[in-house]
Amino acid sequence: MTAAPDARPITVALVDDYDVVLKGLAHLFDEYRDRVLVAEIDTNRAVSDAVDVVLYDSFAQPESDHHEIDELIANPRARRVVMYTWNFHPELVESARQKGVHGYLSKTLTAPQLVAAIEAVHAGELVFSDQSRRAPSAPGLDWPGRLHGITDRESEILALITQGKSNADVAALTYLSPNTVKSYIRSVYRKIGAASRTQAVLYGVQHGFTPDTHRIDHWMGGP
Amino acid sequence: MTAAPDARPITVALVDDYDVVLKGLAHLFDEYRDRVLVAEIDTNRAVSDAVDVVLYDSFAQPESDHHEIDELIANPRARRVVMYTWNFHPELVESARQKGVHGYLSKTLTAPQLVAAIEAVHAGELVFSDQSRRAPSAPGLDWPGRLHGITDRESEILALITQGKSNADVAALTYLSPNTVKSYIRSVYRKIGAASRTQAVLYGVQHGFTPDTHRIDHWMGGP
DNA sequence: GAGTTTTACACCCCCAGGGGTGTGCCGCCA
DNA sequence: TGGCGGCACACCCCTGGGGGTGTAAAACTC
Repeated sequence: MTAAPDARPITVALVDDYDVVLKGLAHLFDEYRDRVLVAEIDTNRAVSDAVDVVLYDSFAQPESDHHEIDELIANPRARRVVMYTWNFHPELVESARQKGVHGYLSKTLTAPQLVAAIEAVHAGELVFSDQSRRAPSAPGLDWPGRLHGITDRESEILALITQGKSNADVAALTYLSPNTVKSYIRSVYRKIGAASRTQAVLYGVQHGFTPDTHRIDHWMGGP
Repeated sequence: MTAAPDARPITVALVDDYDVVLKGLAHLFDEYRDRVLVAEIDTNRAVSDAVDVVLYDSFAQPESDHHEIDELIANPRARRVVMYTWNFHPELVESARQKGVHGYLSKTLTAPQLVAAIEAVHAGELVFSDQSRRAPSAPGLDWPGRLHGITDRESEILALITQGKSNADVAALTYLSPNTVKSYIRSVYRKIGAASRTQAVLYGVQHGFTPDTHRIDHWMGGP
């Protein structure tokens, strides 16, 4: 299990709405290009290449039922679909399982662990990370505002607010309590110097917290 | 007084933060290029050409004391400074007078009236429009959202909100009652389909309600 | 003339949001 | 070990903002 079942690296497409998130994730595979190759990066675009595995990052997804998973499962170019997320709420895990995902992986996995999990999925296994409580994201991952000292969780909250979501919406989407959302809002406001939601949203618009819409083919000379 | 005192057209610079506002204003002079020539259009930029008259449009200015007037008066390249506005609140008129403006003109003036007023200012007169109550803007003027059915007043309110101002701030800046501001907010939300302030701000960001920052020289072949 | 729209404003009601306080757990570091 | 930061959450208090109702005057349209 330490090498791919065949000699060709596994091709993956990375899917999410935030450029910086996907680029950080893509870089996780830099040292594993003999085993896993990033063929495509899609922000808000359908997967266009035929790939072995689609890795779908759930950062700041605006729909809680993840209808985008349905689309990825139905896409003939996506051989295997894997969810990549912090969120292990039982409803979500079960829903994804029933939609037919081949893997449900934690963003806390280190790069080698992630590569191994992708290989297992590619080999036909169903791989569900065990995750009982929130832990730090794997080193190397990225998210909007990270360089400004904004944590990954705060970043997701601010991204959802910048999409126009109310606190109640954000709570429902993240499976957090409304009180928790308020706490995150307070802490991120302090970090960006916002005195109101509008100011926070304007900051978000100007600093990469709005969804992107483009595709990157041939990431670092990939196929 | 129907022709300029000398044979050279009066050169004017137009100053405001909103591109579409200034372009609409510039077009007012299209048929009067023998008398008034637009030499420069500045959004958030200092006047760089030597001009006869600077026409300073007050649309959605974020500071009520108009410190920008001080800068224009002090600018040696601006021979005469004229305020162009809907707002005839006595405090504002008096403040501008004391700062040394050479004219305080209403946006309700028709193009010929405006040209005549500019000529009078150029000739050395102090020209203050008489304006007791709000009337419709002159035909030909423009503002963000006009094509979407948003009135000039609604447009200014939404522009200020999109700058991150609270209702109280907006009321102070526009010399309106907070109740009036709320009424405008309600009506503009209906027109743009916004259910919250954040949604309205996101609309504003995407539809030209944020301040611009550039200069246009040689408007339509001008000097 | 009647109806509509726009400007300007009042008042009632209420909740979404944000200020504050605090708890508990975990991981990390000096 | 103590302190700090992050995640997750509770509760209190209050106001900014937005839903609603209405008035008045002027301009515009059919």
